[in-house]
Amino acid sequence: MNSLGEKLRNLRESNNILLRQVAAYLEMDTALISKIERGERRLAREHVIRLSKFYKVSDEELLTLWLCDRVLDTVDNDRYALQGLNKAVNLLKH
Amino acid sequence: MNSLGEKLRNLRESNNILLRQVAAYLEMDTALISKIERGERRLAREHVIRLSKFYKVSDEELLTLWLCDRVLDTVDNDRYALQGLNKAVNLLKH
DNA sequence: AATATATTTGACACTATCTGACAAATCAAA
DNA sequence: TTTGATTTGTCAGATAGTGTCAAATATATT
Repeated sequence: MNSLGEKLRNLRESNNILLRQVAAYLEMDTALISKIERGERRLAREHVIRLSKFYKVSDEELLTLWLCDRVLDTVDNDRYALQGLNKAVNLLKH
Repeated sequence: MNSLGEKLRNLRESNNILLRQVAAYLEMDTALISKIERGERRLAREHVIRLSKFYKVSDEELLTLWLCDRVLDTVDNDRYALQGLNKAVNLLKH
């Protein structure tokens, strides 16, 4: 699962921006940005926030996708993933 | 958040079992079991399954709590935790 | 109180995973 | 072919996870 990466790639391509330019903005390697957009690596929270400014979208939108990916990473394809998630949601609500 | 640890402590105490005995069953240090029940450490999935047999409860029950804890660990106290969780639930459902 | 047993705590080591850098390979256009 | 963009593989350092051990504390029993 790679919600954020896909979103970032869409944003970048629809704005005609190069990986190299994103990399320069975040001061990291181009290869890393490539991996992030393809879901091979995860971003740090701070970087997500910086990217939301770069692409002029809300940090809420990107951070939600970022969290979603991380949650799915930890729940993986566990047999009881949905039960665990639902319980977590309930605990968080109260 | 420590759903599984609390459950394990309840099971152990209501069955009058010592940490040492649980530790022997799992072949690990007593100190570790203590930490696990208090939420200071996490168990490996395999250990959760063994404990469900030890206490004669369903693995579904314990694994759900185990996943719940792990999910809450990764979502932590993030501002958008609930949004991220909900999106993950939706993706998982389809 | 004194002893014995149970539990907790903190320090440490080992391992695995994460994060990023770099170089080389592949892909796409001109 | 040449140039620029992207991807891939590998490696190193940092960080987090997992367990051990010894000492401290708490709880029981006599």
